[in-house]
Amino acid sequence: MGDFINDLNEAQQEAVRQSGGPGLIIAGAGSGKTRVLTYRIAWLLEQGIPAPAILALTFTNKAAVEMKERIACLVGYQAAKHLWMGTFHSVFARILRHEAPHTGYSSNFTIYDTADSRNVIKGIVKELMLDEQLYKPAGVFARISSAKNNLVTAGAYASNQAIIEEDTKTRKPRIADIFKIYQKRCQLADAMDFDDLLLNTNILFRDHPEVLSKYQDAFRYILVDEYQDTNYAQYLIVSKLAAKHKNLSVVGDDAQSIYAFRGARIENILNFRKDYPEHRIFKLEQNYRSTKIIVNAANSLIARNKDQIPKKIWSARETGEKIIVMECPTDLEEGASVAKSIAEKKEARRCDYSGFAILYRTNAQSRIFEEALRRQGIPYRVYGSLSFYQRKEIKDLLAYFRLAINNRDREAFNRIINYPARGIGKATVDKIVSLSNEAGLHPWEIVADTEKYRPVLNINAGTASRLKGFADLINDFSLKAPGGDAWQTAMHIASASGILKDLFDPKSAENIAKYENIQELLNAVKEFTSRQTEMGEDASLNTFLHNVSLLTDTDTEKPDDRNKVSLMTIHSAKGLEFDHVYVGGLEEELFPNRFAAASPAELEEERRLFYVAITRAGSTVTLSHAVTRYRWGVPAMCSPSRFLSEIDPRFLEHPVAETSNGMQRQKRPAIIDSPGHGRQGGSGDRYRSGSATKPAEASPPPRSQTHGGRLVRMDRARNTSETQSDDLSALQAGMNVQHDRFGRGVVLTLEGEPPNARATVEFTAAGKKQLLLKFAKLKILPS
DNA sequence: CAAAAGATGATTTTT
DNA sequence: TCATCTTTTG
Repeated sequence: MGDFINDLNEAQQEAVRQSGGPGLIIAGAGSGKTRVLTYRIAWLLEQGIPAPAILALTFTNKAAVEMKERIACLVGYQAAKHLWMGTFHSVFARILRHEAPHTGYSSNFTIYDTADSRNVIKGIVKELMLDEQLYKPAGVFARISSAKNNLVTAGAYASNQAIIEEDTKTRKPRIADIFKIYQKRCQLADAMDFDDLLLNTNILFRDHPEVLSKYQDAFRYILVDEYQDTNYAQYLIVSKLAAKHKNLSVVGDDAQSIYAFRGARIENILNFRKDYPEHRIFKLEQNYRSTKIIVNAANSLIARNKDQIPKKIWSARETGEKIIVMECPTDLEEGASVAKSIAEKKEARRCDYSGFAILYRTNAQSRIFEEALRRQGIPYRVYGSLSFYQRKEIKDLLAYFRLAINNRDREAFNRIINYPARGIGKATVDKIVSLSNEAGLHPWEIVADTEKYRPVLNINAGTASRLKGFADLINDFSLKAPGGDAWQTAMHIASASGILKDLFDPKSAENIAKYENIQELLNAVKEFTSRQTEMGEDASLNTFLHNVSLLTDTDTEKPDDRNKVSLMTIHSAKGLEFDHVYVGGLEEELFPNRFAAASPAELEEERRLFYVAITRAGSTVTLSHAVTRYRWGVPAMCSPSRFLSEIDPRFLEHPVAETSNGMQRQKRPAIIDSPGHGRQGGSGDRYRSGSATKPAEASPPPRSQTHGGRLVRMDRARNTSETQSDDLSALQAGMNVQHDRFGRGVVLTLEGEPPNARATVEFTAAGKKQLLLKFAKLKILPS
């Protein structure tokens, strides 16, 4: 051991070996940031600092896991095991559970996810009989969340003049009331949302100096990753904990701060020097990832932001190729060009698809790239779609776990009281809820004592016994959850609840997928159980749930994901690297986004986002923009992003457009829609159909697929009728066909003329059906 | 109660 | 446009 320090350059070594005191490590893109963090922790351990005296905070689970693994590689698993390492939320959730007597919550509190929170708010808005159009759950929640991130409690919110004025301006003066009720509800349900974890930690430390002092003493060394992304609540926790020993190392890059929209404060890193006058600063300026051209191009871009920590990022790699700027007539052609370029580059360089990434500003852009890649037969993977833990079936099973462990968890209760259907209808639930409101009881208390409340509830004997059945079920689970074996308990719950039975349906593809997802969750429980057992630690379902509530991605690489192009937003690409990066949609209004254009601060954040995008690349960067792009179904003219002209032109190359593109451009119908025009609320659609805004392209029939994106798109739009009628012109009685929903069948008769031709089909599974060929997606099967 | 029709509304996202 | 949620309806 000990030799590992030689893997590092001088600046990195200094940062690693800083003995104590506050240190600011400015880690430029690709400068080996994670390496420095992990080596520093390993070095501290080697100096004899006990593992539990080191606290390392990250933003994502992924970063925490990666760091743990790397440290274990350096110093061995046993030595690394007792480090306090994890996300802000998971570490402080752990502390809040441990300090439960001081918090007003139990140690088994539930963590409400965003969907739970919005649900609670939705209910409150309904109860207060507020305008649901105005008080939309997501908007109200965002307001509450940002208040909490700034340590503004419900009480402080209501008495804060400036905030109330803002809400009055947006005609939502009752948010303060909603906030209060929301907070009370969460507490009654023994539940914290994500923001509460940080807020309540601050409150705990504020109101219990002895507790704070305990942790100050315990954490002799504190490290924070991605410091530029900390919000105020996180900033304050860190300052408080570090106040005693002042051994605080923060790592970050102000140029990569891209989360202000969710409360991150770039000032935290910019002000570190003022907060800790005795600090030392370490600059990791050598970029190991990218070519000189890429690094210099990125530098020329980011130089336009004010208020930066001065640094000179440089690369010792080869000069490399210029950044290519592709202009495409349409968004569809952008997709096609990118796909084509990827295929060519892969051939020319004999590299793997996994070295390629397509990055974009908004998720909506992914579809076009996906279609283009699919057409070219290029394998790809889209990141950041619906996460595993947000799927309905997963949330359902987790709700059983949650209610078993915390009977007061109302969101879990609502979710499963009648799922799988057990004859407890809305009317019954309403009665329970109103009684619980009147009597100040938890719904669970009513359900758990049906005998007692039956007369007040005014329900019949059948309903009462079904409620009792539910209560018995949950009570049984509650008994099993805290001890024993998580996997056994989970299996028991999955089957006794009826979820497995409900989803076991080999005929429905949807249910099969859900069933498999449940299996996957159970596998995760199993893995957890054996891991914990092996290490001699608690393996109860209780502990499993505590660990899992803060997980969002099971996006662990599956083996079949290896040779694939990655598609993702720039936000989710942060921290990753690819040899060849394509950034799409470099157009005004889209990137920089329309919402950012007005404010200089937000514009700077967009610019940092672009900086992040470019610096993901090792060898080549290709930037593309379309001249027209469909936005919400309406074609819009797009001018090239200002960012394109902010990169030093010496690093850019604009290839001459191909001839077919040139033709296309001349044929393009005049599009009146200028950016930002023609779509306000729902009026856009009606407006379009009756006016000249309607694109003229509708008249000529599609000639061939190669003639420009627009026509391809039309094909797709009419897909159901057009391609089907082609296929089905040969359809005759007696043929075997396949239907998406009904499965296999035999055509009995055909009648009517297209477009209203109908078929009568006898399906093996579903019986005799009359189908309109225009709509039914029938496939002819060889007989 | 489930499927179909209608309404809505739409950056970025981790915890 | 398109995905998602709510309302309607057999």
